Amino acid sequence: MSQTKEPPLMEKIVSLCKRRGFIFQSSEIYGGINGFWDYGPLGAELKRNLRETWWRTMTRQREDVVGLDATIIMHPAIWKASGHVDTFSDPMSDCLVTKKRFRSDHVDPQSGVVYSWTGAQEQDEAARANIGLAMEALADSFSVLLSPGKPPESARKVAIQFYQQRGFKTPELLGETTAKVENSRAFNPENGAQLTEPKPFNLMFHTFVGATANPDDKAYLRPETAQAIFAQFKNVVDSSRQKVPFGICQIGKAFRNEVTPRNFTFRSREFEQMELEFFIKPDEAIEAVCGSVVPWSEGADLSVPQDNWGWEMWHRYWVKERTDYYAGIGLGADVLDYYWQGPEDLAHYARACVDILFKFPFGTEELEGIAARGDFDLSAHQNASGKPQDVFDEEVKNAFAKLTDAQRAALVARKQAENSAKAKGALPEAKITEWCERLFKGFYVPHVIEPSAGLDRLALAVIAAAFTEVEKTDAKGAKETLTVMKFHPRIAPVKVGVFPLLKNKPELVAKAREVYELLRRHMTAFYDEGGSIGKRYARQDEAGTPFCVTIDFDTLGEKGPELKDTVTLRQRDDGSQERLSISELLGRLLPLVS
RNA sequence: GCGGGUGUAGUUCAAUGGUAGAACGGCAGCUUCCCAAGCUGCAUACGGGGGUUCGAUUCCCCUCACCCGCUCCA
Repeated sequence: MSQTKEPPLMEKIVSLCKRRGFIFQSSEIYGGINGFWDYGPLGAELKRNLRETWWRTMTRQREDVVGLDATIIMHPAIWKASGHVDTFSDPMSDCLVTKKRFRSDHVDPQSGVVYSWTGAQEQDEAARANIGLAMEALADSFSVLLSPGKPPESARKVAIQFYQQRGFKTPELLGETTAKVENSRAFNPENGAQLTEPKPFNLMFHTFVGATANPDDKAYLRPETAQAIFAQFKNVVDSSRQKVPFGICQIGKAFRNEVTPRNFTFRSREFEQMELEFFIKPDEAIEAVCGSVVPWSEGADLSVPQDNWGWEMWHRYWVKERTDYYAGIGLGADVLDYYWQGPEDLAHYARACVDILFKFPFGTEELEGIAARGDFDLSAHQNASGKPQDVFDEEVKNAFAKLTDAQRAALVARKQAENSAKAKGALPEAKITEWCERLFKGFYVPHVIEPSAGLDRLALAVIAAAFTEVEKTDAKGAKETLTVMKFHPRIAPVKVGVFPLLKNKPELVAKAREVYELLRRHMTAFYDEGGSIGKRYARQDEAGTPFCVTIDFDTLGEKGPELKDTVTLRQRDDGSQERLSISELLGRLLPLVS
């Protein structure tokens, strides 16, 4: 019926976000800045609600998780210990012919004969006359690695391609020389073309601490919040009266100098993370205390943590907990998906990792990663700082004391066998023995389960999930499309709209203001008297306000005393209305919105 | 970082080498008005910089941002 093409869903969402004040481009009046986004009035409320539901679920409602709020800039040694300084600055090279980009250190080393040219000259008379001698001056040297068994002509073909891209019509190659190379990473394995010199790509933002910007004072903006939790682990243990198993959670900004920020706010350079590090005993300790570690199996009861849970049950438990959380804010199984990383995806220190994915309009993408990271992080900081990061666990000590020497020796032997079977990251035998001896005395570095979520991604996900279009036919018979943001009432930026039916009747306005004042002490409320009542409902639908309250002449008692001080409560999702008294309003709405 | 595309009111779109027009939205007003009703009025735009030109939103160059594809995403 409409001839104009429907804009893609993502475009509609982006423009609604701007129009209604959910999300703006950062620094827009100066042309914007790539990878940075701001939250407008509705977006700020939405994001705050999401942050608060997470904080409440993850720590306030739990005995076994405490919070932390650490600085963005930390000692640079933290990022050396965590591996970020090394892994976050990948050297990259581009193919000079296809422009394809490679991680310089990941290019397969190649051997063979390298053909090099000092330049080229134009053979085509017309082109030569056109461009003149300048072209020869521009000609760069170029090399191609010839794969064994291929004719030299194929290398020359690639070189001709290279010079043609630089403006030659019919280049004649000049100054050909050949040389042998072994295990070189300087050439594109696909066509042999020379790659650019490796350029470092630093994914971490850096700054200088102190006014002089001395290179020695270099510091980083944190690329994740997790490391602060590890770095403060001991302080939290010593101050919070928590015992393993327990968790530390944190919400805060993180920064990554992404190569390509994309998909609206999905991949931003400044973003907010919500992370939990949940510390558990090593399985060997559980085994000693409980006799065995309960294995995970399909359908296992994950509702209440048990003493005999090892890392696998705890990992599954947190996947379930996080799934329940998402369901509680309106993201159910229909919009979520899971990706269980296989052994080939896992980092060498990780035992398991699940991505919880959301079906975004631009693809099914990660909302949260839940990783079982062993004791990698705390051990790394223990090694780098020289400060012990282990805990003493009397129960574990007593449990091992009850075992026989043979039983303890069997554990040592088993750990040695496991270690030597490792493809990479195997430790010296003495380290394993030492670890076992410490464990027998009740000391261990806790293992960790890490549910790590992106708050901005979550905000985008709930916006995308809430976005609904409703076809309506107006009084004139014209079809129109209205947008309704169906946020779960718990996260909706505004909980209730309050309207007088007419704004030119002081009694209606006064009553409406009174109801508004009553409600807004308990929840975000919005008073609106502009335009018709239908327009005001529609405006709130676009903002995702789940409830609207309208004060009419019946409220004033015009139709009789039985309707006096009653109002209409209108539901966003089905437009249904009911009449209830003002005194019932709070009791009715509060449980739904908090 | 590479390649392609796009930048005009808040949004979605038009037109034009002679200084921009609409729809919706917004604001103000009228209206016993419950689902973007109606009527009246008002405000708001050529992403930024440079060049060509008597004159540039329009042509050219640079830049910035956004979208798509590569690349990247410890």
